[in-house]
Amino acid sequence: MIAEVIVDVMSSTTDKIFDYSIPNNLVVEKGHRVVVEFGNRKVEGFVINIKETSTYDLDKLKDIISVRDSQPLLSENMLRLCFFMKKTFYLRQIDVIKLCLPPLIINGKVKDKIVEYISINVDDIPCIKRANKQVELLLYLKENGEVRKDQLLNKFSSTVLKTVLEKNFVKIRKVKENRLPKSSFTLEKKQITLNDQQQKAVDSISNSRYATYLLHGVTGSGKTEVYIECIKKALSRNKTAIMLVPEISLTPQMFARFRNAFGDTVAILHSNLSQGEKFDEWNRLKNKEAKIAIGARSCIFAPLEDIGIIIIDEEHDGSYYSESNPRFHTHEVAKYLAFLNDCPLVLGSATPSIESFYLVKKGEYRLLTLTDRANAKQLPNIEIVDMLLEPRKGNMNIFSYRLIAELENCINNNNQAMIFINRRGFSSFIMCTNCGYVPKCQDCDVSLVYHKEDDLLKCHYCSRRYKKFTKCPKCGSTSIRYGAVGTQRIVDELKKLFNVPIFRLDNDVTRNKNSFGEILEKFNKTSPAILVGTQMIAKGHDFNKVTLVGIVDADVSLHFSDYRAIERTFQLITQVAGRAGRSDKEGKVVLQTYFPRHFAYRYASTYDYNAFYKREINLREVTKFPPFVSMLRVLVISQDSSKAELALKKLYDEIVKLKEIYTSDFVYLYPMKCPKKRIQGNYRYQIMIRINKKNAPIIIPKIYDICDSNKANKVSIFVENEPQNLS
DNA sequence: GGTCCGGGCCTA
DNA sequence: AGGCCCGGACCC
Repeated sequence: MIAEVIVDVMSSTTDKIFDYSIPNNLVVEKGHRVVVEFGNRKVEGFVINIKETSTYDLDKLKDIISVRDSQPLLSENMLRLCFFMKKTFYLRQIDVIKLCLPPLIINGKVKDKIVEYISINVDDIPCIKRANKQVELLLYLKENGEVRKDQLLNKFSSTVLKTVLEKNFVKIRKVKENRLPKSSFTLEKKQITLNDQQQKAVDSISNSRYATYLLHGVTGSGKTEVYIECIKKALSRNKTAIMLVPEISLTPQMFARFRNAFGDTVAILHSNLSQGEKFDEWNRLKNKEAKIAIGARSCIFAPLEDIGIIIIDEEHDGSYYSESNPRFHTHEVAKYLAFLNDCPLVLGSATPSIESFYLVKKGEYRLLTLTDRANAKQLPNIEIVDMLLEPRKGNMNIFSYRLIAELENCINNNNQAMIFINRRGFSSFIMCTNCGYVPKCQDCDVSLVYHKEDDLLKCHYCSRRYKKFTKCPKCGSTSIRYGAVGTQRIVDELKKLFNVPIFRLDNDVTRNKNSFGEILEKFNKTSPAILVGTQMIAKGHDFNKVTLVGIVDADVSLHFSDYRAIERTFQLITQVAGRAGRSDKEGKVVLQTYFPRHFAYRYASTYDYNAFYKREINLREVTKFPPFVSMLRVLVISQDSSKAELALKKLYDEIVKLKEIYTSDFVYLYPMKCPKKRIQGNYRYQIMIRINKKNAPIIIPKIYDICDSNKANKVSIFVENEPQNLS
């Protein structure tokens, strides 16, 4: 028999199937990891198929040397999924396979966690002269029975233990244990009764076969209860479940909630786990000890069979696009996995992505709506403050008079406030602070980005250049502002104004593993207090004493050079606003902007998703952006700039030929340097492409083929589908 | 990605 | 002739 093997060599030129013959003494199955001779060295590989014969010269076939694991690591469905991803996203097979396995398996340094238990080995405590400690230890063991070694060592020194061991007074029992991630939170179990809308959602989802549901529920409407109930139903049918959440919202509370509902049946996979913990959780899923996998993006590759439901929470979140190495879009992977398992896929959000809602309108997704907040509270009132008017009132501060007044009010009532600062894209846009003018690209209608190196304004979608200005072309003012204000500055300003504890939460202070939770916990216990933070305070947290949310500079994401900028802003504001008034206290939001009449703010402040969607989808259609076109970015990267340029030119020439055949389908095609021209010594070039949706399924594979036939040495070619961030 | 191979060029 | 560096082909 012949095995088709994908070798573990990270190179695009080896990304193909190699046939090896299976010697009689080996049992090799699909999905097994094997060792093979490749050239004149040994490498690991993965068997993706078994067949009778090969088209390769049979005399030259080599034998598989050995099989690495007792069980195949990849199931039939996993292999299908890997193949689907290779085809859909133009990825290397080996990269996709590695996504499906915990890093410890790949690095081969798997060590089981061995726990040692100590117990007494004699019937009577011997009398040991001048060795009271030893007697104490034995007495302790006699009283407590078997004790974990690490716990015993908390009470007695290691030398004492060593001696009694040597004297054979005690014995050791070694046990393999799973590294179970601990939940630091304990929640009381409360009986949840679903309201009619929730129940209706649960009923439609759990009676469903393969279909995609969009669960659109306002913040606080109890989407999580719906998820939990659906998973319970799946388990009762003896099925398993996957739930994805954005990395940032996989909080201890969230985890505790699922542990409460499902106990050890839940396995958790996220970046804060140690490699050992990840490995053990993966194994618990693989050997069916755990049946529910919860985690960030790559948790979609959890080793589960008979999946009964797949959930993507906060489906609009950008983290579901992988922006590096194997670049893929989780929604598409999840959809295919749901198809393979003939189970429902649930996309949940308070602010669904424009793409997803468009698919609802087109009839591809089924819409389920939750309009009622679980605590029956009104959504907090959002007040828009026009920052252009503040200087005219004599206020040159970064806080408006309204916000300061509300902060005072909040503090005086012994409540908590959150100040949200939107810091995405630091090198960002430029703006006139007098009239609010922000320069945009004439062709693309996205904000221009200021590039310091060549002192120019550039469009990141078409690379058109514009001259910088020192005088506003609209009103003539010279007060031009670059970029945004940072969290640190906000904290400093607040300290001048208020004498209350102020906490800061952003990327800088959460570098180390636990500080995130620690800061949140401290904040939670303090009132009055102010929490200043970036995106990471926007999601999921339940702070019941927060009554005021201030959004200092909402416009930053509005003018980010990205066709999704407006959508992101709307989503962010809705999310942040949802943090206020979570319990019995009324919430309030103050939103500071230089564009008070922008529709993103207008519709966010009235919580009118549908109206927002109408405006935004219209804009996308007119400007020819997704979901009306498919957007591709072909990335060409090399240490050698001339090699990269040559490869880029060859690719571009061939794509131009393709364009000549499908002229009317190409909306845009242009080669250029990447906005970040060089990263870690690698020169970066790109071809930006936009193709009409209708023929995209025909044209995109042809572009992949062009990339395949133009592989060059020491040049990497990547393709991004609907790129999220153009750097 | 690693390895081998061959061509080009330097050196004494 | 011998040594060494580099780019390209190939790996089943």
